[in-house]
Amino acid sequence: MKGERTRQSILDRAVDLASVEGLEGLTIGRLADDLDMSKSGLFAHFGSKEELQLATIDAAAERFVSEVFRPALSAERGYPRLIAICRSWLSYIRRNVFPGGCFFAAASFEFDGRPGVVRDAIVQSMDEWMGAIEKAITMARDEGHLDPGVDAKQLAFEINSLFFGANFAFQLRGDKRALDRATRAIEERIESLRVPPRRRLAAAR
Amino acid sequence: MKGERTRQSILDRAVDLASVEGLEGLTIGRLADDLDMSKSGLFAHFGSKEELQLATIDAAAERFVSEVFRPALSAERGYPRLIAICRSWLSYIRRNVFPGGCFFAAASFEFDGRPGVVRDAIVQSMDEWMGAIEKAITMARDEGHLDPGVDAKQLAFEINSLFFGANFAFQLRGDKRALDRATRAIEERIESLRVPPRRRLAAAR
DNA sequence: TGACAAAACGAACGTTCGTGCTTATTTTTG
DNA sequence: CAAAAATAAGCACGAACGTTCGTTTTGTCA
Repeated sequence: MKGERTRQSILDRAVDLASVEGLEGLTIGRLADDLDMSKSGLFAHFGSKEELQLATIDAAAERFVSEVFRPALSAERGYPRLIAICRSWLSYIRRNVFPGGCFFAAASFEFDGRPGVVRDAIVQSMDEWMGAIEKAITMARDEGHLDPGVDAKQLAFEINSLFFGANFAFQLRGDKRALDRATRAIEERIESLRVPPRRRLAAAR
Repeated sequence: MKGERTRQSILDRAVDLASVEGLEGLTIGRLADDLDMSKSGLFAHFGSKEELQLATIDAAAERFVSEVFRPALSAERGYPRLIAICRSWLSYIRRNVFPGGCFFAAASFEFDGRPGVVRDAIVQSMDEWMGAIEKAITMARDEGHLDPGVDAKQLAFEINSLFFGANFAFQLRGDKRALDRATRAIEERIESLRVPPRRRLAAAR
């Protein structure tokens, strides 16, 4: 019981640290110092640095889901939810949910060149996220909110790219307007594929 | 004389290594081993790890300019050059000019959370590159090839975002189609802002 | 060719890395 | 409240880190 609480507080800190220093720059000694505990005591919770990294990715994913994805799910399916997801993501950067910017963008660029289970875990997280965007797009299409010919993978790619671009400019350059630029680009792009609501009530199906 | 040649070969290797392992993961011992030389001999060329990192960034910038930017400058100014820059960038990813993908994307995401001269050097490189894209856009606008109301900063932001998105999908996921997706998104976007050539000869001014 | 400078080397510095093993201290439970 | 189990600490390890040193090899040019 106690162990679980400690483990969680370790991971909370590990996520913050890794978002700044990277998953490889995340160091057991540094983490232990930050938490006023011994290296060995902390180490025992994970058994290896790799396990710590994997657990850190999981913890980051949980934070991401509860801060970004789940809130957007309360918007009604279709176009509103798609827009809600995009706005939620940009607000996640503005709110500095991770002190070093988007954890998964950083992790993706850090591990995109080296094989191993850590990279695999990052790939899986990103796949799930991209899949969620795609699903929101196809739902919007199936609801009749978007052009039926819309290419979901393509649009998801474009939206995700603009997320990364926003994170880059905001985090590296401190450019707050980048978030507005991304918002504008995304919403104009989605608008260009939109089928406007016919009447107030008569939606498709 | 000899020293300069050695230094260059060190930096060539350092750039490749850093594009995979990151600028912080770039290690003097590893680099020396790779080049069959001693740590101390290599170290003497730079005096500190930070200087090595800065020199590595410079070397990467040189490679980038000669592989990506300079070739595109042979296209005539305006719309053709803008398109040439975009195609050149995507080809740079396809050709694996850096073995770990775009050096500057990786460096940007690695250092976007920590202050210091290394980060400053990365910011400057990215500023120059983004400035070059913007300049190509304003030239295309001034030549009458693009809508006179085009927002150059906005469009440069969007193009750069799609570059990053392409690098991400290609490098982390091995998705070759991502380059096609980026090409399509960029060219359709630019096309949407294009003023078609009136006649074969009668360009603006 | 001989003298001097430049370049590379090998060994060692103190630190920090990840990782074991053993002991002490909590926390949970009968 | 004592016994059992879980958790944290202490200590030590080998390896790698960036860095410094004195020495040796290599290159350049009068």
